[in-house]
Amino acid sequence: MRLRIAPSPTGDPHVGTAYIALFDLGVARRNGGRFILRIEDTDQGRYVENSERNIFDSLRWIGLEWDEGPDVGGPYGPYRQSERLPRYREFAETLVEQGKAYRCWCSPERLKRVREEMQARKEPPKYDRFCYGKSEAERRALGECTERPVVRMLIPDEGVTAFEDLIRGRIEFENKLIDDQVLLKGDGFPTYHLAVVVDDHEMRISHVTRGEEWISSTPKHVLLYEWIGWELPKFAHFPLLRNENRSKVSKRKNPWATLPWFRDNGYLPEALLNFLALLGWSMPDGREVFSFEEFVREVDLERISTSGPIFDLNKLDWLNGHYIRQMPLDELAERIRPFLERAGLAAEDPPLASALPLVHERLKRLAEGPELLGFLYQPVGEYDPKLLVPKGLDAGTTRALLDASIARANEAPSFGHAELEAAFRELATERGVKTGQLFMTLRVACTYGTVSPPLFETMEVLGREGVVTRLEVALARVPSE
RNA sequence: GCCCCCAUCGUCUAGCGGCCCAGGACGCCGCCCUUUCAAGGCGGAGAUCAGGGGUUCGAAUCCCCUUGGGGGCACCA
Repeated sequence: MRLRIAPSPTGDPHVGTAYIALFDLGVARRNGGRFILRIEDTDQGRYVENSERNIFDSLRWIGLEWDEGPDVGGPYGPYRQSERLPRYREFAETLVEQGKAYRCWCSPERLKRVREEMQARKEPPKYDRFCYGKSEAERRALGECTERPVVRMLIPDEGVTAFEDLIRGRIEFENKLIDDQVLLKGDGFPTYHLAVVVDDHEMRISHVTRGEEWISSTPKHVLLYEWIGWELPKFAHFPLLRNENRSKVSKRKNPWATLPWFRDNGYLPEALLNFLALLGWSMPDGREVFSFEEFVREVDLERISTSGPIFDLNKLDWLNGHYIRQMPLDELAERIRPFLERAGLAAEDPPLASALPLVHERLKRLAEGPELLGFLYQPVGEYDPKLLVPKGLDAGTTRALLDASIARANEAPSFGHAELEAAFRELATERGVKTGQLFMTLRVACTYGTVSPPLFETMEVLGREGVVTRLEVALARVPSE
């Protein structure tokens, strides 16, 4: 089996590319096949600088490594369509000679006009074959021409073209509804339809996987295979990933439509892959958390469902948190360090090894690191002083508590969390306040907020000096009534 | 407008004729644990299986229609 993913370098890599590539790789691995990356750069107008690089980086980041591709080579290269131009021209030429295709000199203006006329007549908008059967000279005499002709398929007027889709079963189209598709553009580049057929065949692709949006052009491809006498590959049209409003995901509307977004926001590749595998597919035994290796053992294109799933970031967050909780701390330290550094947090004092246990099970995304750990690295922080005064107590009492707390912190023989907790519980009892009241004051003073990791573990990490400094700042800040 | 695809809890899904007055997961709501927040444990609400016709002893599962949603109709992929 040979499966391929064939993105276009027209911008940031799309999440849908990873979605289909995941199944490509999975199916290839399960069957001892190969996974190929091909770059479809036949649209010179939409080419975006660096996007090929970004595609490589994103796919590698998420862990979908290809066996053959532009940068790693392989027996059926080149793997970039712009480097395969002669093949497409030759193929198109052969079709013209055989009468399966013909040249067309119509200007864009004329094509547009014809389409609009047909629309107005409630007919399917198709090319009217004005150029068919005419020599260049004959055609030019009629006007409305362009310099460089294109090559169009001569679609049969009768019959139906059908194909078997692995995911959806048989799909058929009436030939008379199919437009005479352009195969070769005026600039000599092939259209997608020509290039995909030639390349899939020459690269020995056994399973053509792609989004549902391609279903309606598949009959054109089938015709091409038949005309040239090539064996038909198997087709699998995946459901389209949707926005909350059920339209297909677009980079314009959703930041998460783009792969780098997940990396930048602290999602783990393994979690994203696991999540993607759950869209339109499920383990036979219903497991929802599984590794890529487990996925490979069970993946099957025929188990993919047909309706387009809405991308639920909520569930991704849960899965991501789950993977983070599962991760050894030293590994988490390495993975989260870049996020902290980018936020200007040194992550040296206290060392991550002692800080991370505080937030390990509270972290859903690595990018939350700076927000959750920031207070540890800033001796003085911003917060509303009113938060220091617990419910039911007044400012004077709070000041006294803080003052006594500073003394306790200074006197504590050791700074272990158990001893600290004992000491402060004792203080609360002595002063006749609820532990929760004292602890909240200390929490705000030490962590700059009412939500934090466990207080005494946090104090232990902060160390005596860190705690005393914070308590002194707090004491000075308590509102004057 | 024409063609194609699709339709089970808010969301992702299980189900491929009887085990289903529909199971799991996320989310949500309680309770427990608890110094806050999480995590974890337990429990709960939540789907007349889009609607209507068939087929069948029996349908979420098969067929048809309707409705709804999506996609495609470029010298873009």
